[in-house]
Amino acid sequence: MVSPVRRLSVVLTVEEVAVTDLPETLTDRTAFLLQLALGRAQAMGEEVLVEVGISGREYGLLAVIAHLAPCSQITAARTLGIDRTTTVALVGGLEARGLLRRTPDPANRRANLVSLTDEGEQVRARAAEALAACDDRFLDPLDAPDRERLRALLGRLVAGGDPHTG
Amino acid sequence: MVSPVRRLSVVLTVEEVAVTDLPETLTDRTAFLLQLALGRAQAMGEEVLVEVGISGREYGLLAVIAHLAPCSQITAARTLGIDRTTTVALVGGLEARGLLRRTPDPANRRANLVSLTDEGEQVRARAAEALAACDDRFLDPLDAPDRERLRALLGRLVAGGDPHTG
DNA sequence: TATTGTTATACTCTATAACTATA
DNA sequence: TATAGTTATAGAGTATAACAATA
Repeated sequence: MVSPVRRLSVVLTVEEVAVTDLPETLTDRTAFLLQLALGRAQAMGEEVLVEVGISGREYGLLAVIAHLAPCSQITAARTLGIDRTTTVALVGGLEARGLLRRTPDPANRRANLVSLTDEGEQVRARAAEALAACDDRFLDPLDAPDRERLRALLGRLVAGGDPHTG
Repeated sequence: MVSPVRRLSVVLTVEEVAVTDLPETLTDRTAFLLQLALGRAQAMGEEVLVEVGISGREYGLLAVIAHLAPCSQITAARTLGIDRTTTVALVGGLEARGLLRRTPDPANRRANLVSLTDEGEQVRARAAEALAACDDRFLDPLDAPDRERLRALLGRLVAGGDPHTG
């Protein structure tokens, strides 16, 4: 949140400048730029979600369940690309807070069908709204056409594959 | 590495299609697209770095040290935006493998100056080459002008701030 | 024999606190 | 009083193995 090093207008030591002194061997890497951008976007997202009372991962799960419900726990997990063992605690936490429910699947007695409660849907909608505003702030340096270009370029990079990238 | 779910040309159950069935409430989020793109880019990067014998994090450190050397451990850490406690093991591991050296700073007896050994520089150069080829493959869906557009757009998003984004 | 959900376990990465030696 | 390096520790996130119930 607070950078331990700030640029000063009067005194600049070698170490104080160093923060912005990244080598081209890093800034030329697309992955490095993506990492910097994602770090910020995620930090902004988690910050606004605090008021809503959920995490970014939990929003992802609520969004997927709202889209696919009723679906099995494992379908939601695979769609997000997260492990089914991780999903247990994630779904359990949301269920304990009354945001989703697990109901036995009559057609497959191994599976739980997960779906949002009314409160869960309200929380999801509030989070979506907050995150949209957050995206606007994050994309502030770009005008509308450039935002669309960025989205299109990223979309082409991730298209056609599966989300299971570890 | 291997997706647990594959699309079949003959039989498609609900669960098998679900993998690509992401809601717009997620795909509209820039952070989500960045996360998908970064996940792939990083997986590809770590894969090619296995042959070089270092991790992505270690490459970052080697690249920064090559750029700033000789610099203190903490300067390298801050430039990368990683904690100084994390840096201890990271630098220690690279030192143990003979890729960098720590020498006491005569001007500041608290500090270690870190710099690459000859072997460290060779490893860094080989990694940089492998990662450049990796970037080419990652950006394969885009032609040269589009790659430049993406780089420029990402650059504008991350410009002006510090890398300490958690 | 494979799948769903679950627990237990371990491993990495990260974050905090505290200590030392310097400044 | 603050900084550089270090250790210890605790917390997330993730991954593997194994189990029960079911298909």
